[in-house]
Amino acid sequence: MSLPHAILTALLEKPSSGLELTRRFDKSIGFFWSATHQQIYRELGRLETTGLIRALPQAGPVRGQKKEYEVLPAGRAELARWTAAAEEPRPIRDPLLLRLRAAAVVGTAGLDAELRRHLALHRAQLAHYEAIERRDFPPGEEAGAEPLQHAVLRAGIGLESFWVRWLAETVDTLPPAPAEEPADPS
Amino acid sequence: MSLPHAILTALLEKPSSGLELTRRFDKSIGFFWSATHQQIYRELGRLETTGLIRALPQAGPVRGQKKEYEVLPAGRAELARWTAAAEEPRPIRDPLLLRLRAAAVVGTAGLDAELRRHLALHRAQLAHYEAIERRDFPPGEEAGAEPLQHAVLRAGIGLESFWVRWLAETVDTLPPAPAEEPADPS
DNA sequence: AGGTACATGTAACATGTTACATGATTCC
DNA sequence: GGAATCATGTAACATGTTACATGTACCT
Repeated sequence: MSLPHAILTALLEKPSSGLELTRRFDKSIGFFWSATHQQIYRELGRLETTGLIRALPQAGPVRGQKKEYEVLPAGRAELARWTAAAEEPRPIRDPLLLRLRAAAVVGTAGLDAELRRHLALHRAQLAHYEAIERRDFPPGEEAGAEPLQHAVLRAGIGLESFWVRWLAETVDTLPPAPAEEPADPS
Repeated sequence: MSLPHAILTALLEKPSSGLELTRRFDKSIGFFWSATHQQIYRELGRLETTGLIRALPQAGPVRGQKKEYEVLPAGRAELARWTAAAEEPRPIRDPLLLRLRAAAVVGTAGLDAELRRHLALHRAQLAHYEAIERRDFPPGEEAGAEPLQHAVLRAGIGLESFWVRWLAETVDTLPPAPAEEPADPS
């Protein structure tokens, strides 16, 4: 149950329409909780039905017209409850690690290129986060503005740094031209 | 589409019944791709229907009896295809980071305890992985057995280390007795 | 005969993904 | 008036979660 809370947070930061939310989920918030516009519209409908948000009144036609939402007191209370609630950490869930394990059984053909591709992508994402940090949290004026936002950004930087380090290491470790297929039917 | 491939990998490592797979998904494989027994039985049915695995023949009653599966050549081929295929890295998706961001808006009450709780859990998981590493990959006899399995384990260790580091740092950074509620209705 | 562990499954629902449909506004 | 963009939405499906149902084997 994280999407509704992600939307509540975004709407508290700034009342928005569905499409505006979608755009914001393509950056900042979306860096650690992505969502498509269909998910967002569906969830906005639910949040409105349950009385956590409301659509700002608008004149004229509805279909095809921008519809802005704002958070109601009940929505803010629910978000505060969820923020403090106990919730288990997400276990790791990564297809790439699964594929490494599969490669140990069916052979590593093609794996090398894929690891290098991921390495490049993570390097780019890391550079992106570091640019944001330089822009929004320049060194020197610490302890100031937004320690929580900075902590979140540092998490992104730390995670991408980990992947870059691990992928570089693993690419090196990988047997260079390995057994094509340990299978031998018949 | 990772669960079927996780199951194919597990079955190639060792033909198993649904319940045995469920147990294995509670450790090793489950460390980076968890699944409940319902998911596993449903997926085993699909994999059998599509001809990627088959149930080993058994005499007598079926309901309530163990049913072992093995991977067919088509299943092995599909797994090899998937291992080498291009697939985008999963974006980060973490409710805890979301909650930090929410706390920036509705206040940090209760957050401190939750961060400390997560820190303890990640420390325990890290210790667990390190114990496995000491047992299965003792230093000295490197370059040997299973470089891919070791790489996967190192990923687990690296990720847990990151969380431990980040959580410890963030707990320290957190404003000690912060603004309870930045809200003020009416 | 009753309880427990083993073993497979069904049903209902929540969440996430993909493809498509429809109307409004703006610019040429 | 046609194309592009903004904006909201439906439908169908895939995946993941939760609760429950049913039968077997073994131990006491």
